[in-house]
Amino acid sequence: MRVTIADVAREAGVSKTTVSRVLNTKADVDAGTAARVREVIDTLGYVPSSGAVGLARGRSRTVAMLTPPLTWPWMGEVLQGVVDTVEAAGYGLLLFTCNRGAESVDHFTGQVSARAFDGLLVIEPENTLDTITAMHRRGLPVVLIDDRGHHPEFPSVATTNRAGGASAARHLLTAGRTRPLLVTGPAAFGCVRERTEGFTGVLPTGLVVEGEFTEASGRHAVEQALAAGMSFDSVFAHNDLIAAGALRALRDAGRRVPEDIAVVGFDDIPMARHTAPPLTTVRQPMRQMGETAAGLLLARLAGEPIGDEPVVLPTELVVRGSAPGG
Amino acid sequence: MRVTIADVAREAGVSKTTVSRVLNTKADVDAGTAARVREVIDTLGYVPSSGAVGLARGRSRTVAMLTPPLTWPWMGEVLQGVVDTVEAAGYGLLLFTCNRGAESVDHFTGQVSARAFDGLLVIEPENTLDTITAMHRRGLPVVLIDDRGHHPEFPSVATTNRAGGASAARHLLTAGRTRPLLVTGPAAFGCVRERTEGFTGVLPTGLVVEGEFTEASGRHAVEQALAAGMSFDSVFAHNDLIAAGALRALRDAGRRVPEDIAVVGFDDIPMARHTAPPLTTVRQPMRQMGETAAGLLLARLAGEPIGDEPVVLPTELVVRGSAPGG
DNA sequence: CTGAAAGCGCTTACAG
DNA sequence: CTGAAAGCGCTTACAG
Repeated sequence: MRVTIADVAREAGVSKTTVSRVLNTKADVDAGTAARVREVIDTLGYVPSSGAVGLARGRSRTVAMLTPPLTWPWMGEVLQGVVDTVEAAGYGLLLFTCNRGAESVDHFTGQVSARAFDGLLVIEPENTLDTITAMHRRGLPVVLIDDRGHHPEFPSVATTNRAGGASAARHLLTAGRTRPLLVTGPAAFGCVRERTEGFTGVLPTGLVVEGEFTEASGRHAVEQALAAGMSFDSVFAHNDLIAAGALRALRDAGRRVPEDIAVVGFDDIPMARHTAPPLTTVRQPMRQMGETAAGLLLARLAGEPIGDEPVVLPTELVVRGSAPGG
Repeated sequence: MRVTIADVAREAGVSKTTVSRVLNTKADVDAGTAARVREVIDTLGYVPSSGAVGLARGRSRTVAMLTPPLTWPWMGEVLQGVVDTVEAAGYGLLLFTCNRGAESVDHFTGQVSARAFDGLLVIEPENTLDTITAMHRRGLPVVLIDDRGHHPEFPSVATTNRAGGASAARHLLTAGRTRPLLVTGPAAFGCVRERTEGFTGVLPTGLVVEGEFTEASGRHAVEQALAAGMSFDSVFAHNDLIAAGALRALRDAGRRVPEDIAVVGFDDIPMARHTAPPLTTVRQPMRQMGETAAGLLLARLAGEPIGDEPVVLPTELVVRGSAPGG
């Protein structure tokens, strides 16, 4: 039915070995022979079976990615960066989310053991970092994409959380704001500590509320702060969802943004340009993080030595209506 | 190095055939023998090589998905639905976007010919529908997820665009709106015609502007309509991005939403609950579309006969502040 | 420059 | 109930 290397060999009057040599452009093949083989390959429309090649070579030319829920607002950018890079290298990308508890973790580890892929890209594996580390120790190439401030023993890509926090503070300071309210993510995350330190290093404040990375959390935090009679002229939110919640709470309370209170977020998710007013935020280069991580993994698979030092990408302040320039 | 079926066979004192039988739970294996083999499998931590199994069986237990840019606002939901379903069936999911022009299309078709996967899920393959159709004719199982109103010759999953448009119209009518402005997507799309027909069947209007599925397009359309002095008391946008642009244009023009003008969108993307005011919209069950399409493909791969009739999932009106109940 | 043969790690008739 | 052997479609020493 389907055309195999044997068909090509027969048709071209050579051995399978020679066809294989042509396929993999090894030296030491007569130019005429090679041309003839290539012609047969074309007319027959022959494409080597990836399964058979993988078995014979012991590598699948496929990498896997393990992600948090794909509905997170910045996942699309990261994923696109990864897919583009992986595709361009001629690799396939296998996607796992482990979204369904223990059963799906088993499915995933099974695929690892089954050698279904050559390397692994991981994004914020909240509960599986130990498992991943163990896999890495057993020889699976792994690269982590992380905005949570983990510090694994394998290569990773991160952003300048501290500098990002500082840039938000400088921006507010320049605009004349001196009494900021901080609404952070969970204190357990390294990125939360870094963003806070970067910010307070420039613009110290006693008004710090620990929240979660959700819109509801941001709304709640600001409602509470207002109810408690706290006096603040700006909000620095640890991500854009928190900031969106803050915007909503302020609007509901009749505070004007940015006249009464300026708001700065973190991430620059697609929604940030559609809030009212559009959100000033510290941009994380999500697509570039995906590209960089995929590039590292592919380099590692190609045998190039890559260090274990995290690659740190710069954040960038994006100024919009919620906190205009000073 | 890695443990193979031969290691298990040797250790258990049986043939590879018997180990294979146990692995695939065929009948006709002595209970005691089976138990012993299973024990050896456990202690050795043996997992069959997916590549070798695939080669021997001629199927890879992997499906592929070909998607538009992953940054589209509803891709996360669809993808999550697909991944969950595919993982639960013990299949792997290979992701392709063909985002980089001809080269990436070649990469993709190469993987098809290489039999890297058993079946294909496609989402809105704007320029590749012919290619996909040809692949389907040559025997590749394909299922389409579509909100653009294509009508392929293979199974597909769609939503009730016409009923969705009608529900938007009924909602506005009940709220006392009689002069709606329609901002549609490109007229070439089947879904655009259906949404328009559904809407105007209930609430006829002469104010129809053809746009694109973007925020900028929605903003522009409403700005033009206002500048032209059109008089309307509501906007029905063909997707939520258009609606978000309309909200912005109305706000910038000093029109109050919903008091002066009510706005209804389509899709219910995550952003819809964060606009100001939050968007009333016709919800498409994106995750369920992903689950359904994946389920169809898996059923087909399992040998169950599935018809070529499109599976049509119901839309649902979600009422929020931009167009409250009447 | 080229080919016969073994091997990658499984499954599947076939025979007993 | 069980095993020897062939086969899936490639690659890779090895020999010439």
